[in-house]
Parts: sequence; structure tokens; C-alpha cells
Amino acid sequence: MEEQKNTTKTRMDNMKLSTDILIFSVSKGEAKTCRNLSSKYFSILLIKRTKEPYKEKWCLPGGFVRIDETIDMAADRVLEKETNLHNIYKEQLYTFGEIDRDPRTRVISTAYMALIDKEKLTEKLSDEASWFNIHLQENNNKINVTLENEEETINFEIERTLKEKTTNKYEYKIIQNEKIGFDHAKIIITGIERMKNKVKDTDIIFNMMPEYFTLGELQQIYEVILDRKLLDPAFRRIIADKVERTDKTIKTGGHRPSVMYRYKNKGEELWK
Amino acid sequence: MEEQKNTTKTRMDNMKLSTDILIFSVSKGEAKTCRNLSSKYFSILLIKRTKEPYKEKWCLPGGFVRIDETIDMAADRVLEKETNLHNIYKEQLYTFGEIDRDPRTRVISTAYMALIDKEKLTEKLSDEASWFNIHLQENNNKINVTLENEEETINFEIERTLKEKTTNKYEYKIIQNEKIGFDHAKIIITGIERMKNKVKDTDIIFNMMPEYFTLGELQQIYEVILDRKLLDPAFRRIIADKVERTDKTIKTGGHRPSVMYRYKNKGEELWK
DNA sequence: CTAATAGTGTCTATTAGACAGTATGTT
DNA sequence: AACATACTGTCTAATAGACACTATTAG
Repeated sequence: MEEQKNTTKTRMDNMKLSTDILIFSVSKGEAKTCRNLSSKYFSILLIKRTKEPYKEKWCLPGGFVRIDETIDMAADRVLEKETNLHNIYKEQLYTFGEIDRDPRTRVISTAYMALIDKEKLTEKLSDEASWFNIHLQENNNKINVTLENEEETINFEIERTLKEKTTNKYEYKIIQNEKIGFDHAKIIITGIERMKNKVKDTDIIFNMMPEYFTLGELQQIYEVILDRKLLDPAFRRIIADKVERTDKTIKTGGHRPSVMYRYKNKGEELWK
Repeated sequence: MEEQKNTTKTRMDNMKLSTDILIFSVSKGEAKTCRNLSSKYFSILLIKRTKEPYKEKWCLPGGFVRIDETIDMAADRVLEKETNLHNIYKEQLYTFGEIDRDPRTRVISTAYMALIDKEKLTEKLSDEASWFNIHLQENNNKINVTLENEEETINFEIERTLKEKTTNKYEYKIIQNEKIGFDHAKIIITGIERMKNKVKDTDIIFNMMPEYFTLGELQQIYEVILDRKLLDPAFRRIIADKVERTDKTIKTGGHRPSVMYRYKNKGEELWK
């Protein structure tokens, strides 16, 4: 039932719909010694705004949905503009509709998450874009998010309260934030939490993996997103029928070389 | 990044945002004999349109989001108008943004699911509103949905295709539909599938339950939504720490009376 | 040799599935 | 007694967690 009321027509005409995209990937850090594996990070692409409002603040890539495109098409357009990649994995995250989320006019934003293998990027990012490694620290109902690239550290703090007991839905309130524009800090934490859940019970993680990978690397990435260590035998048992062994191996230092695997579709849960 | 381009301004001003709500509940059918339990149905509230477009078609309750309210507020407003109930459980389902989903103008709709205990309704539904029992029949990639009330049977058919293998995302295409207006058939199937998943791993079902219920009734409702029989001992083991026994009992026919239970919050998964 | 990661075998604990059985009411 | 549902006991199968062990490389 979508009736147009003439009394509110003028006001409604001032609404805009935009899409903001959380582009996630995995970054490799430095290895401590030549024998170590490189550390892995879960990372997100942010863009430094060059205009008011929120000039100089970091934001999610995004744009307005045009009258002749679907929201999905708008998201794809933004993704391609930012990464020059096509056929990227994406899924709708949530639609954020707070009244004052954009100071200029009423803007409702449908956020998407997209996952890419960063190594597949062929062209250099634009000057304003940068990858940030994600670190979370939780105490009680506070979440402290640190995003860092080579030059800068962004920090914001969130209060997480249980909104709904039957489905464990949380409400996020930004209680400290200097460097992220709009309500994007809230969108970011919503996406990170969604990723944590999805990693547990889908194969979503493989969208960030290269075609060939070792089980050690894969395990590292699960560990960094879930933020806990996994036991090798359990991990390998669970992952076993999702991947297929190839005849490639890779030597990465002073230890036994590891076999490379490839994603072999299934679609079952990983952990509860 | 939400920049306004003057070239597309006029076109964007014609967009509207609406919200459509899937109001789900449980209905009791007839008992075959006085000894039987009444059959249970999973049901949805639909409204018969009285105006063009889609006059006489059944649709989801909904309305436009006003400039001075959030999407959540609009959803609450619609819910209260339709049910006269406050503090109803609801969650955002998905935002549908196809270009031609409304023949009048470009309308994007953020759909919500709401769950109520139908018995709590104090006032009579409006003349156009009616509860329909939901029946699904799946063969291969086709889903046949039948919605029925006392007077009418609505039937539509959907083709379900796997869109994304890593997360088991499906795409729904309506291949036959006479009686549902707009793209609401697609919204309905999206919501039903979401409910099936959520019932498995959250306590969402308790939002449709009265304060006191028997484990037999509760099991019936799980069974009708999941569309399969559950084994009593397994069901009771799993449900045990979600409910608390009360000293009420109820006699429902020619058999042992059953103890009434109450929902006791937890927030764990039920089945994998 | 040592350090570091790769990869496996196996015991145990927990949980889900199956089925048989007992309990207690109405007709 | 017959029936229908309420509710429980227990065996078995499947799965997750823990830990110890072997394998193989560079330096």
C-alpha cells in the first residue's frame, strides 16, 4: 500500500537514496623473521572526503542511486569506479534511515558489503582511497575499533546494547569518533559484526581468497576475523569438504612446504 | 560519499521511499475430533487494495516514509495503524529497489517483518485486511505458495535460483501470480524464507507465542514453519533452557494434561 | 642441530537422532 | 478398554575439542 498524500508531497520530494559500500579484503603484514608466516589483517577501504560536509574525514565509498538504476546497479557502479573490478561479491547489509544522517538533506542509504581479493586490483587506488586494517577490542558493552594504514590511525568507540532478546539484535551507539564522517562508523561496525557472523556459517570468506591458497593462510584469515585461535585438526576437518587439494605446493620459509588448495563449492555451515 | 550532481537532480527528486511490512502470526485450525490438538498454521496479514494501481489485488500493509520520520518510525506507524498494538517485534528484511516495481513513480521499499500473537489483537481488523495461512510446496527449483483464508485462495509460483554459491543466496523470480499486487509476492517469499532460517537459530518464534504455552503447541509451530516433524525428546532437550515450567496445566482433550511453560530468555541457537 | 610451520591420529566430551517406553486424561 | 497426547530413558551416531605426535624445509 503505497499511497501518495498530496499534503506531504513537497516534503517527500526532498528525499534521496544513496548506497554506501563496505569493501572488505585481507592484507598481509610483515613476517617477523624469514621463517614466520606473514601476519594477516582484515581490512576495509575508506575514502578521504575532499568536500564539505565532513571534509577531510574518512568515509565509505558511495553515491546516489539514480532514477534509472536499481540500488544493486548503483552499488556495482560505485564498486567498479573504486576498484575497476567487475563481478565482485556483494550483499545488501542494511538500510540506514536516520533523519539527520546527512546534514545537507534527507538521505537514506542502503549499505552493501563487498569482498575482494586485494591482490586482484590492477590499477592504483585513487589518491583519496586507502586500505585500513581492522582491530577490535571489546570490553563489556563497549567496542573499540581501530583502523590503521601506513600513515594514520583512526579510532572510534561504540556502545553496544542488546535491543532484542529473542534474536540477539544489538543497537550500536557511537560514543566517540573524530575521523569518520556521516554515520559511517555505525555502518562499519554493523558490517564487521555481520562479517563475523557470516564467516561462521557460510563460505563467504572465499570471496577474499585468491584461487590457490594454503590451509594455513586460510586458517589465519578465519582467526583474524573471528578473533580467536582455532585448533588445526578441527579446522582441517571442517574445511576439508569445502576445498580441493591441488598439485601445487609453496615454500614459504624454513619449514615444510604446504600444499595449495582451491575452493570447491558446497554451502554448509562451518562452525556453530 | 554522497555528492549531489545537478545534472541528475530533477530525476532524483521523483524518488520515494516506502516501507512494506510482513506481519506474521500463528493461526489455529480445527481439531478433527475432540481428542486431537488443533492444527496450527503460519499466517500472514494481507490487505486488499481499493484503488488503482492493483485495485482488488492483495498487498502488504505499507506506506511512504515521511520526511520527518525514520524508516523504523514509518514501519511502527503502519504496524500500529493495522494492528493497534505497540512494541511489536519487527526487523528490517530487505530493501527492494527495482526500477518499475511501482507503475506510478520510482518507489524504493524497505520491507520489515513483524511477528505478533494474533490473539492479542483487541480490535477487529479493517474490512480490507485478512489473515492468510501459508502453505509452501517445493519441487526442484520451483516454489508454489498458497495463501488461504476462509473465502479465498491465493496461489503464486516462484522460480528459485542459486545466485551465489559461497553464501547460498537465492534469487526469486515470480513466474505465475494473479492476485498479489506490486512486487509483493517476491517480498513475501523473501520473508518466509528468512523466517525459516531465523526459526532455526534464534528464539524469534517466541514473538508469536502467548505468555503461557505448552511444549506440544510450541513444537507444532516449529514444525509448521520448518515444514518437518521433530522428535519429541530432541525438541524438549533443545528447548529446555529457553523456557521455564510454570505451575499451570491445561486439559485439551482425551489425554494427559500438559504443563504450561513461559519463555525464559537466552539467545542461543536451536538447530543447525 | 633448531626453529617454524605442515599435517595427522586418536581419545574424550558433547550433542543430535532414533525409538521404546511410561503417564494420564476423555470417551 | 481405546485413543490421543504428554513426557522420559537410553542407546547410538555424528561431531567438536584437546593434545600429542610425525613431516619437512631453511639456516
